[in-house]
Amino acid sequence: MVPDVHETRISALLGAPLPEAFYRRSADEVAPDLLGAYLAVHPAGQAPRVGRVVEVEAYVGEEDAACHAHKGRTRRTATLYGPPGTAYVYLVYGMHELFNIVCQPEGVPHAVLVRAVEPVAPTGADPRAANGPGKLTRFLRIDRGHDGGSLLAPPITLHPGPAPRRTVITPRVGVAYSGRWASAPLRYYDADSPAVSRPPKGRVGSG
DNA sequence: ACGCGGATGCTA
DNA sequence: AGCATCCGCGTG
Repeated sequence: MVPDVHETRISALLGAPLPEAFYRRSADEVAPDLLGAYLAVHPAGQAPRVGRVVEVEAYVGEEDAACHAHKGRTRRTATLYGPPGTAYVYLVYGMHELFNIVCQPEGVPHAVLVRAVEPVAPTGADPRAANGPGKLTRFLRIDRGHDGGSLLAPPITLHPGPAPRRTVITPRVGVAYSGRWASAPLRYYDADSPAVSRPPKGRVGSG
């Protein structure tokens, strides 16, 4: 495939991938630092797909009742125990693939769920085409085939990008079952992004 | 083997 | 507010 003008712009936009040391920290430290970063996917033989991360959640290990590793290591959660900078991709509700980034040293199951990105490439996409954890994997063409893969080199990488002007912190979405962890402030998003998955106020009732 | 319910998204 | 759709995990 011949690199065109568009592809050249993309490579100019992306610096070196975030290194393993970046991910070798607690997920609640990594998560806010990921806001603004570029998430790039290079599907074989296709044009790269890139989004700017604007919403994330931290899942902080076996003690965290909302974390998949809460029940310990199983076949499904084995990926969470892998090295920092590993992709953890799984299916929810029988139809949506969710993309996570494994944090902490190998053996410590922390992860950051990416909940929304602003489309960067291909250009011309609906700005809200990736404003949700299930939607962003479809937009970027990420699926369970990527589970367990390294994020330190293609086909999936993260790169430094413009940090948000203001970061909002709230409880995580969809974890009401997790007791005191349901209210833990572990969701972070760019206050100025139109691509955040939910409005600041809930949609319960009309006022 | 079997049943339950979930880190969602679209439609009414 | 309801539903689609499937797999991991707990229980028998």
